[in-house]
Amino acid sequence: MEDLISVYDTLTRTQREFQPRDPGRVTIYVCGVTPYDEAHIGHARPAVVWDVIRRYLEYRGYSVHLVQNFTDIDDKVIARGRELGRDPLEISRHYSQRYLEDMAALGVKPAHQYPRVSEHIPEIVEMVRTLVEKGHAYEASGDVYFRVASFPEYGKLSGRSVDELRAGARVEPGEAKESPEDFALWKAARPGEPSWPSPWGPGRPGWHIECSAMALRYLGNGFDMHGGGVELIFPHHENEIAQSEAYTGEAPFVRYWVHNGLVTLREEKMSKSLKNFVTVRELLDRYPAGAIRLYLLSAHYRVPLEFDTERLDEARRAWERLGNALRSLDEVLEREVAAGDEALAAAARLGEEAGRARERFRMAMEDDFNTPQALAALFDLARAGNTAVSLLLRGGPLSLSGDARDGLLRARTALAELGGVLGVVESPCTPSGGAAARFVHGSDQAQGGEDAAVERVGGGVGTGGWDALGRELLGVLLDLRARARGEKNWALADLIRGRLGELGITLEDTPLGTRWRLPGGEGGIR
RNA sequence: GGCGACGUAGCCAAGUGGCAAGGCAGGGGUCUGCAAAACCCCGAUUCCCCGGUUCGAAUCCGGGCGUCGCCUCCA
Repeated sequence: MEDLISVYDTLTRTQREFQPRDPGRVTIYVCGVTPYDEAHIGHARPAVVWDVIRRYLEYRGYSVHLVQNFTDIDDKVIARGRELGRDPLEISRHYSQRYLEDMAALGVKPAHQYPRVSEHIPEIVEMVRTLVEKGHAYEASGDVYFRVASFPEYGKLSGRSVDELRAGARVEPGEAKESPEDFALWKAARPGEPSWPSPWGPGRPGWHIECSAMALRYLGNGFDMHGGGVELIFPHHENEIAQSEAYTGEAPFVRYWVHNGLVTLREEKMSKSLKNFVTVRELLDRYPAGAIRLYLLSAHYRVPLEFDTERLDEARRAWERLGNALRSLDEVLEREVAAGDEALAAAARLGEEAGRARERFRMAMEDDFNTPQALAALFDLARAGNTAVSLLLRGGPLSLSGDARDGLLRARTALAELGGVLGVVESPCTPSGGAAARFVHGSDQAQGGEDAAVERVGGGVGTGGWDALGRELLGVLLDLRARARGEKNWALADLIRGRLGELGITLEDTPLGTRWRLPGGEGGIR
């Protein structure tokens, strides 16, 4: 890996060359969710962004260790539990499970660990105790506060001065802080709230300490990247730095701070409190996962992203375009097409196009994970592939030459592989010979699938009722329609196409046969 | 009020000193029984406005206008 990846680091406010703590290995901690309600697209953005960063690093040969926490005990969870008359931990367990399901449906590869606050109380207590011993924290009537004045570098991440903060800080009634800017590391238990024993009496962790404790526990001091939304820069991440560096006595706690922009709705931040959120489930109901991902990746991760169903619709069309291109390449590769010289030349040239796309993709991703540019490289490759395919299907005296086959294969592999890094292109020929592939090939042909490395991402959307029987029945209808077309019974052929269309199944007649496609992207040709 | 980000074609969005990527939408053409998909052609003499630096700026500097985020729980 001669070429270095560069990453924008919030702390230094510059884009820096990425050098991991340990060569070849990347450690990442991403602030996860507080599971007290359904996940919305505001949660989906960082999940997908980090999934892509992780996949890209893996694609580049790094071994990645990704940790994402669940803040399973805090004010919001407790409030929700009280509202519903249920155990807060039960609430958070439920919603964290839903979150994991939603993210899996979006094609997000699971993190290596999902630590929960409630399962790391001893680490947190130990850390707080040490901070008290070192004079960085103090106890006040069962609460423990971080003494901001003891950490001169406080404010370095968010660019604030303690004086500034003091002006705006609020002091809750009943708090016994030395200084308004001090923040809670440990909160004394209040009646009816979950609590754990500690040297300061029963209580629970403050909001910021858990991430420090768990990140240090799983990744060690000075790990590589810490992620989260920009709204966490202050106070959450600022406080994390203070606690962690005061605790270890060493800087930096984190090598690169990476923050994603927020999803806005009608120019307003989407959030639970504003009640203007759209859940991931609602979205997955209407759009294929790949389309949602493409939408989320259509803007650079640091800029605000406006939620808009029109843009989701656009993303779906764009996503279909990539899938169609891959499918077309596979279709001509799977058959001996007759082709003329011009077409063969175009196909052979695809080898270079694929190489160019790989290079552009790489340069884009190296430049602070510039996914819009990476996508542009994919679209250009798709166009080149489509051009070659359309020329090939025009027919001619020759069959596919070796060069042409090679070019097609390279293009198809690059498209699947790079699209796989972003999770926006699925390979219809899965290595295991998925249902779609089996249907395409029938029982008498071998699987294609040269490029077995690409994982299947997402899918399944809108295909809930799609089973073996459905597939067989579709086959029957397609055969019937083919016969009708052979007899020039256009009325019947169009009826079948129309009715299937109402079910979301698209039919397209091509020189190679009738191509069918489900809303979720699965498809084939018969 | 303080801190920060942004303002590029109808819409979305890259591009941070040298002739403005890509997607969607739209128009014309090819292919098709029709359709769809796909391909080919067409779109910003110009990048919010005004100054300045430079041989040269969307890109740098200054000012203005506008939008958003953080400063309080929030992905």
